[in-house]
Amino acid sequence: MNSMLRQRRRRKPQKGGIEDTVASKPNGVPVLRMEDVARLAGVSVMTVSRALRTPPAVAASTLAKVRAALEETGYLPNLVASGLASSRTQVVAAVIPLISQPFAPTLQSMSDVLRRASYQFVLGVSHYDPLQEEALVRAFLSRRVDGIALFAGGHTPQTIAMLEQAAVPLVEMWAESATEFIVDAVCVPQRQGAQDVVRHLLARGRRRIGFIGGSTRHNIRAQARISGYLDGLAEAGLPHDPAACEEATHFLMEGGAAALARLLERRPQLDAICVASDILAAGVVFEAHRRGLSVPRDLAVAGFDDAEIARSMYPALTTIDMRAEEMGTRAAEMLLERASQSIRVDLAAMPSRMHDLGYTLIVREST
Amino acid sequence: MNSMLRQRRRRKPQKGGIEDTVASKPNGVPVLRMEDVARLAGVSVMTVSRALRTPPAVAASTLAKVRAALEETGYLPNLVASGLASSRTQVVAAVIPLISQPFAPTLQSMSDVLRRASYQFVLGVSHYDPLQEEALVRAFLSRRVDGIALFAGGHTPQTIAMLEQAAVPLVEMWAESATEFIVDAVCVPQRQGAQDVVRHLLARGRRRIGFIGGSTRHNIRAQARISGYLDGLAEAGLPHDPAACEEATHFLMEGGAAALARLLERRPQLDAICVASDILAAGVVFEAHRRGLSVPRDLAVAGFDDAEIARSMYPALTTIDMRAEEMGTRAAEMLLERASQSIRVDLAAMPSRMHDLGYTLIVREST
DNA sequence: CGGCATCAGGTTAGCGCTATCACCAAAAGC
DNA sequence: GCTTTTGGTGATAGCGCTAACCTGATGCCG
Repeated sequence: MNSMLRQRRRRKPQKGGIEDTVASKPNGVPVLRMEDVARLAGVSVMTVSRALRTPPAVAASTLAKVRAALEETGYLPNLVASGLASSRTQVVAAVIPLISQPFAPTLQSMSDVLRRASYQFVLGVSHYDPLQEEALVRAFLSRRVDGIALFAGGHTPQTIAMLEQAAVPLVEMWAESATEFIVDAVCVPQRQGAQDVVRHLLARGRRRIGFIGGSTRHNIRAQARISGYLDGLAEAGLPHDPAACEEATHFLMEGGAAALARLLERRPQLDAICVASDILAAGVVFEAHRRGLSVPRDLAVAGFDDAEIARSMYPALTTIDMRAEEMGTRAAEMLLERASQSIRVDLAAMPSRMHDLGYTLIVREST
Repeated sequence: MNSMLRQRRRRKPQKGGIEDTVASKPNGVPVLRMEDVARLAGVSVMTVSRALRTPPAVAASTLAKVRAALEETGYLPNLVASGLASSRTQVVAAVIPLISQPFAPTLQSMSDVLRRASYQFVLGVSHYDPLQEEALVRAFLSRRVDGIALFAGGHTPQTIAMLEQAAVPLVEMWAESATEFIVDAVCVPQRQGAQDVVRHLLARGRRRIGFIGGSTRHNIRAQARISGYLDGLAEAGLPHDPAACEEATHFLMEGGAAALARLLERRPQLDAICVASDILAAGVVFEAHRRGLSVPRDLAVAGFDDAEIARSMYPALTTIDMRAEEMGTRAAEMLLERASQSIRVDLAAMPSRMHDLGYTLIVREST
């Protein structure tokens, strides 16, 4: 019964061609169309389309017929065509700087929320490079995604211009302050969080507290965290020693380890390190052990993000829980809200929103 | 000069409607079309389309005019429409079981190769759940991706049926043996690798060697690795003690830690553990430290994958380098080869290929 | 029993591109 | 000098689906 479905015309010859109705593969493989399902179910194409909607918009008896035909043919709707016709692709994209730990729970919860709303979630990785981010944003806009979540800081002017012109629902994650072009933002008071870490270290009797962060040039998050560290020192009346701060070259454990090595060369007397990410902090702890320093006895180490490794490693890391999951949930909800409205309502009509999630200091063994 | 571009008709009224040619937003935001660029450049739409190809297929003088108009308008081609018209989306999808370490380098190299061929690379995460994998494959096929890379084992019959019917270029990563429906596969002799790990531990004088792996039910890779472990024991004439083997409930460090705890409860005398992944192995090492065991003095630990944490942690992990990067490169190349041919050549015409990459045992501090 | 909602489903006309062919010069061959 | 090749460009017809409209059948009221 499959062969009768394959009846399909090729592109109609422009002038005086012979009508060929032979069932064959013009090129590549014949893929079923809605028309094939409709013929089998004895209804029109439009009815199949309506039956495929959520919720189905046809009578129960019709729905049953269509479902049967769907099953029998194994039809997969062509969402490319659907996207063109409806100008909604049902895809939301995220641009992340790196495939790794701290983003996983956020992405997971975003994906869950979006799937429930029958949106698909796709990822692009920018490697903290604003030009790669620009290329990704361009690609996603060209594919007419219904929303974009930006995880990294550091957008090029071109990126911003494209996003403005496209007026796509947009949410910036880990925003420190709302940039004007950003439509929505989910943020956490990172600066304050870093300050709390310093307070905690001070309360534990540490006075020679160093800092290891990412590059402040491209990374807004890194800037906020070092500012919080400085706030904490200032509050206690301690002087800021630039030589007690170090930038990791990349956001991997090795980067943290290397940064600690450089730092200790200059300031061997440090008794605590405030680190801008758990991954880096893990590297710092490993490097400390490698040098025969005990953590936390000789050196207290605190991280940031509450990534999986923070709970799992030994000693477990003191860190700041940034509400990673909740952040993903909220971001997805904000995107969906805009995506569902953007058909009729001008985006500018809904003002920018900034959603602050708070944070929690989690004290563990490393301090 | 922008206002003159906005001239755009809405869906033509079916009967007796007033022709409105007012520049306005019918719904949502007006997005530029190729026609707008063409008008500005004083050429036809088709010429713009040709100028946008790589390489451009128009005369140099025309190309310059089109480029100027492109620049002036900030036009972003609609790849949804392009995909429908050409039946090629220029997208390759990967289904990964988990956002984490061991896959990152492979994904990175795949993405690089694909980008160079001007394909986009998108990710879906299945969480080791065959049903989620099925849903992802269905979604990707519905979006008519030009190729799929499958990272996890455990495909449902429906998944296989869909992939067969769609006849999309496909590559299975970390395949242990070619399943018949798989078009191409990139594999590493994991079983042999695991056996080599056991040989190494035996050479170090260990005799009471335990094993910690993932669930063998859904994960083909896990099965191969435990088989290699058993081969190694058998080769040395050592008995297989089922109580010295444990399955981690999930592929995170916590899973490894918990598995070691269970294992030591039954067999406290173990002097070495062969672990099926570096992430799990890191958890095992942390748990050993937590229990006051020194690694490697009291307990030698070997991992698998050569993930970043294996080099960075202290003690650094002995592991098997699975050629993660090369695997991604080869997989992408195989996909591209099929994708470029699938237009005219029947997929069945090009036989299944299996590309074996080998492996290397990397001995570090943990053994 | 006519009139007017209401609803299910069909009909039509695109969505914004690209494949394909038609066409027209200019270059090349006999 | 005329046909053949080119190489560049334009006109046209879809790709497979959905929005918007339209029809026809039903129900319900006065």
